[in-house]
Amino acid sequence: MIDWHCPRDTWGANKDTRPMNLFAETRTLILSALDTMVADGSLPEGLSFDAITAEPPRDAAHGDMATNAAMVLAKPAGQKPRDIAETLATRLTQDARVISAEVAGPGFLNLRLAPEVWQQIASAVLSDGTDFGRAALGQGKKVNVEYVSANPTGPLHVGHTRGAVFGDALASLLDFAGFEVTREYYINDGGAQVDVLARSVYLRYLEAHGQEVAFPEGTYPGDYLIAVGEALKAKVGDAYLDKGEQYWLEDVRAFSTDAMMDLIRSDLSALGVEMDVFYSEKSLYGTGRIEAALQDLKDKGLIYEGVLEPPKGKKPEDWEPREQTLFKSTEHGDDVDRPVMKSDGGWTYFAPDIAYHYDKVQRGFDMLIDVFGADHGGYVKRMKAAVSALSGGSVPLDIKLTQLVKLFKNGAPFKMSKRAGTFVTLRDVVDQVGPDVTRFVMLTRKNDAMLDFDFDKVLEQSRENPVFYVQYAHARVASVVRKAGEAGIAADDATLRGADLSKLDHDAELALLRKLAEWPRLVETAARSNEPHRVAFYLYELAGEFHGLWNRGNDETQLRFIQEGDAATSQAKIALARAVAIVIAAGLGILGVTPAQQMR
RNA sequence: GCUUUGGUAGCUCAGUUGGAUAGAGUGUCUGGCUACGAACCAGAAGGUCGGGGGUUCGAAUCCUCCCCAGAGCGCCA
Repeated sequence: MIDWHCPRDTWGANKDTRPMNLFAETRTLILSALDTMVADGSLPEGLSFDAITAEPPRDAAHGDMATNAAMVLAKPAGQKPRDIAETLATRLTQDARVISAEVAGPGFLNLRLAPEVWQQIASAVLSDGTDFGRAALGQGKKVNVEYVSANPTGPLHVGHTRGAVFGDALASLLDFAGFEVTREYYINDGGAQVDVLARSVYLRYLEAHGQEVAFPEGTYPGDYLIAVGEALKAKVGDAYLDKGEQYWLEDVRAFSTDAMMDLIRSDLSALGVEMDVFYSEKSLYGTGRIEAALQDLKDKGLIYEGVLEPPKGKKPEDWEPREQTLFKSTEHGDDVDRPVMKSDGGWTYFAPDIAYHYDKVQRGFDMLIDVFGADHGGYVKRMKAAVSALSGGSVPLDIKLTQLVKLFKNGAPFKMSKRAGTFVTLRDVVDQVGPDVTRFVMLTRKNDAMLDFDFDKVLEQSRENPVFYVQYAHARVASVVRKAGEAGIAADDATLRGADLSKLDHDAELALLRKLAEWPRLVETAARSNEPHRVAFYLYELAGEFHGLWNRGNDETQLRFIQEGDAATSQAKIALARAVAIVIAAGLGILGVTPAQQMR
């Protein structure tokens, strides 16, 4: 577990900067009030304040902020929760920014904050721009996010797409939260599958020379290799014709994997994903790096020769007890020990993976994240065990699994099949719906829940489609700014920064400001749990608040953003609208989606 | 059999890491455009949070045992 300290600065000590995270600051205010209560004896010493929270109450009618302090402290302090709450309430109301503090329910303390506190949010957003909400949570710690890592044997398909979008958004989120992020792709170019690739390309090469070829079981018959076969012909001519594998396999393998990685890179690029590092599995072989990683484990007494028990209940028919070199992963939380060497003396696939993660640890990352498809779920425990052992428990590894994507067309499920030609690639999806829609939709579900992707619904323009709904809100703000210009009201951000925000005193406007104030807090909770989908849901809610306020302008003209003949009021209201657009742009930026200036 | 991820409104899903009367969209019902997009908004109805037990001031959330579904389970990566 990582120790996530929040710097304990106080409201007073934070005067130089505008309030960034109101919830954190309110909590700090509460804690310092509690400190004074300890100092004057109304609370005993030595209490832990860790469990005390300051959160928006679920029901807005309860107030702006709620704290559970009194209930958390009641038992250890040996006092009644409501008594503690009453005392705390009188302390807190001494601060000018706290208008009222009411005790409710079993001991909740509901605070109401002065309108200025909320109005400042808009001003902070306008000053900081899309950096508003950037958090110090990461404290510059180095984190490595590994994702996609598809075998270099073909184009990326929909399953990879979800992993790519998720990993990329997660990386951006962590960056926004103050981590130093490395985006990394592990190329599985060391195993038998790249030999299969090479043989398949060789067949296409023969075909390019006019030969009739058949693709036997265990080769890749996909059309995408035709061009690679031709490129090989262009490169080597007829040099490999009528030659045995020993003459060409190595070269063709390297040539083919390079070609596949070019393909994959361009697929990723179409989605807007740019990796920092492509790490080759092959580079681990013959360089002593696998041996070094395993030696490290051996030095820790975690490598031994042994025989595994067959899995209970589902015994493979050809099961034979075998002595293998095993990693004692059970000492680090796994269920059974795992083989690192095959009985024929070759490495299992696990061995280079250990070496790869050993390398990540040695590169000095403070934290590792792997994004796997759900079909690799069985791999989680052993990988965590390996990193735990290799780093002596000092480097946490979080593994996020992305569940399957179920495809729909016209509301009907749509099966992928290579043979039937309905194999859906990343490129197919991006070409049909665009990278922005693809990315947003892929993030409208938790990573560990299955995702329905309907080619028709994602392009629909309605509230049912969150992509559209959020973009629409952003476009509406752009529209307001345009219209303001036409009405002769200056509405550039620099002017808006000087607007008199005290004019934003309507409940509906304050409600929107409150929603904006949640953004920094949301960034932190999303980053803490490595869950970028929270950003997508927040943006949807923020857009909903905005559309609501907009429509109230139909009946209540004083809520319209542009007030004819009143530049000062208009500017205050447009400042609010711009703040919404900025936060939407920042959120979409994390998701890798371009904000729309107008709807088509 | 074991591991792992899910099970929340008719349907599709959130749920701020243990907080107050569990929320959205969609569907059903009702209402709203003489403003920059009604491509929108407001309201109503709809729940044994898969089931039982436990932990405590307090549980959809934590522990435990069951039920159902997906993914995986030594020499493929």
